[in-house]
Amino acid sequence: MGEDSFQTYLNRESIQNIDKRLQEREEEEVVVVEEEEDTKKKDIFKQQIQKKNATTGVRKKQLAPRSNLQFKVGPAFLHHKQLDHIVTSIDGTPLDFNLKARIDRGFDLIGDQWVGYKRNYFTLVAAFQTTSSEITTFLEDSYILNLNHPNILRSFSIIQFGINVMARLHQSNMEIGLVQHTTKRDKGPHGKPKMVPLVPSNLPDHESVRAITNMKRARKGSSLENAFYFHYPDEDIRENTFSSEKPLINGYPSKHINKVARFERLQFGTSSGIKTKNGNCKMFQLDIIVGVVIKAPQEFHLEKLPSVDLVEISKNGNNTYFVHLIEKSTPPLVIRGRSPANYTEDGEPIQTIRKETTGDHNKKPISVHNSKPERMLDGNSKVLQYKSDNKRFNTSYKGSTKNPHYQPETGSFRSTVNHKHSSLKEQARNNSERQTNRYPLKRQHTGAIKYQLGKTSAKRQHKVTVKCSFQDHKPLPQGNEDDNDSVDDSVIKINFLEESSPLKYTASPSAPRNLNVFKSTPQFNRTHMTSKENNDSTITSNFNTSSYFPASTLSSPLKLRPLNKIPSFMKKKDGEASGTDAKKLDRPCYIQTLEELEKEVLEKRQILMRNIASKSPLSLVDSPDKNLLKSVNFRDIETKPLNKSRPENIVLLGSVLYSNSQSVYHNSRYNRYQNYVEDTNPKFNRSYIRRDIDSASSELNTNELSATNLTFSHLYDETSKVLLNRHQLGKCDPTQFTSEDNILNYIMEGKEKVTDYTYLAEPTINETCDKEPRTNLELLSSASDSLLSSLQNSDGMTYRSKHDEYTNLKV
DNA sequence: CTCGACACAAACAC
DNA sequence: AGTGTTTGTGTCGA
Repeated sequence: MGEDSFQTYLNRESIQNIDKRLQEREEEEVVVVEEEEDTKKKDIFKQQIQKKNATTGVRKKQLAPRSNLQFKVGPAFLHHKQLDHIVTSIDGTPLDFNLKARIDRGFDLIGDQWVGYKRNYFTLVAAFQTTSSEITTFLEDSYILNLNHPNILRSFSIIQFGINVMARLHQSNMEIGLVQHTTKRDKGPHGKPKMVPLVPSNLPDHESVRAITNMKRARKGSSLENAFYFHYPDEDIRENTFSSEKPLINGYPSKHINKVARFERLQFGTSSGIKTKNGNCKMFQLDIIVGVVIKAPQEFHLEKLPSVDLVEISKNGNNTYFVHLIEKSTPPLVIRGRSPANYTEDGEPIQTIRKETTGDHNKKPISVHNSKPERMLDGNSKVLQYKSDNKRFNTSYKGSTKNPHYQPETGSFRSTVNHKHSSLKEQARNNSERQTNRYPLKRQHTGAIKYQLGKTSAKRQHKVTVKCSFQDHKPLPQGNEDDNDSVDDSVIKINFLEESSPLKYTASPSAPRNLNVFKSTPQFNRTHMTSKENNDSTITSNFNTSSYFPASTLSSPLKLRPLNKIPSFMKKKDGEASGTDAKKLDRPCYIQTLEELEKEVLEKRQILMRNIASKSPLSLVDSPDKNLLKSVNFRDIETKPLNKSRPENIVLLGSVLYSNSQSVYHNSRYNRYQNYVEDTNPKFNRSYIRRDIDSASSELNTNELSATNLTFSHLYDETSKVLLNRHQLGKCDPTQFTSEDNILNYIMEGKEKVTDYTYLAEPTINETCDKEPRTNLELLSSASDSLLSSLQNSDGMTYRSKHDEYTNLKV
């Protein structure tokens, strides 16, 4: 196979054609995505590709960050190195391996060089195939690695097969650091890409990779999902079918196994600017490695062998190693550094011209400033030596000084715009290209506040959010200035607002009548009621001066205040006599409740942390937010009665952990929660909960363990219980409610809609606010608690510090 | 100069 | 349809 691809490579007249050929070749063995929608998308993408190919040589000047055209096939992995170790199944049959890899984002062919940008992500996918094609069969077998080295001729039983990626200086053994980010980039952890445990599979094609990367959540059972993940046919298959005498399966993640190693959001580490003596940038190369994980006694010192990586040192003497079977490398890569010169046509740094168009969207010109052409490195367009370590494969690039497809007259941006010699056809094409280059000015945001508050879901340090709102339908006792406010029905009075994720009250008709329903606030509205997070005084004054919001814009984008900074008017204090808003609020009992609630939540969380960390057999894993000290955070939202007096309802947003090796989607308990919530109130819950699930899903694309929020609407209350008791609805005997868990199970499995309940007696507001909100909170906390533990995975990453690498936590 | 950090804004998915 | 998310890259200052 390696030879084959190498042959293919040698026959190329110009490496310009490589990616085209690669695609052609791949199409035969492509994992076909059959689903209609996917095919449709694929077609669209192919059209885009065609458009791109039509202008070969005139690469995109600047693509929008999220443009699909950022996905492009990079250099092929042609340099093939087969190591001498032999893998056999338990009966001695040797296995053949084949490694396929492709770069799907981040590299451009410019002239005859593959060029990437240090600041940009690149994506690398790889899969391996063996003689045993059926995955289930493959997993049922056991395998032996026969280490073939003069000093160590030994056999080891194989724990995992997997693929890893490495970067080094071209034609040298000097390793270059690779960094892998999460979708949260700066806010998340980052570190060296980790080896991905894999089962043999074909490599999905370029479009499939693009599709699954962009997808928020792969539909379960979709062909796309199946192309990338192997799910056990049966949930219990591990216990029933694969027992302990099948060692291979036990080395793999228990929920599902990757078929494809997807290394996304990779970047070259710090040393990419290394220059040779002549001032040229050094070239890099990417190596993709298929290998096996074994354990071997420390004294063997396997790490001293070439192509053996020490994965983990163990105290009991058996170290874990990753032994390479096949390595494949790219041709030399140029990584352009961060210097502005690398982003210009002529290599000159762009002049620092201040944007004077701030706030004026129409003025945004298509200019050199906006569209950065790619620099042609004519000086470097010489024949490049591509020497292989393996003598069989010695060769050199026949890169032409001038790429046949490269059109000098359009090679520079200026001449592209002012091209004088182009045919009409070209002109049309260039026009359309310019169209696509232009940024549509649909939704432009300016201003730091919006950025600050509206752009990220990464959790900040304050995790307890308490929110309380109610409508005061009695005439306000005092305060003349209130008369100006002309409170109508659509006005909600806020007496306490805290922020984590801005929420907006919504009067959705389908909302259960006894729930306060909040939706996320439109970004547009946030500015008016927010201020920068660090500016406490501003917040307070804003808050104090705007106690009324029209229902349409009600939101809470204010940052959490420490307890001692609760606005004075919120505090329980008799005889408060100031002329401020404090007077308007005559329900100090709410405040009391909230303070207690907040304290309790804090304590609860601390206990939870300690419990998980000490008791749990599972390891506590840090949040993707590097600012966070702990992996778990809770936001608790307590809503108070609105128009009608009604029982408390508490919404608890708890974080759950997820990873790509133990997805929350395959946790039955999680699914029940999801059903329950969705059944309850499609409108609200779907929009809110979906969002959290989506973000979970997108992070599942990376190899890290991370955290996200689940939302639980608490629909249980004492009144409902009484009601059920009296009417004998036949669904559940209330006496079953012997434990909190029972209640929760009842709610989840019964799937009653909250609208099914009517209250026998409406509690008064006063009763409500003092009536056991803590019980409810406890209930939910413990539910969330157990859900959390059940979702926690034993084997994940932890993030220690910026410079530490990820570490595998042991079970 | 480089690098980390912050910031903006465009396209994408749902 | 409108919003949250993701990512290329502009910018600042140590």
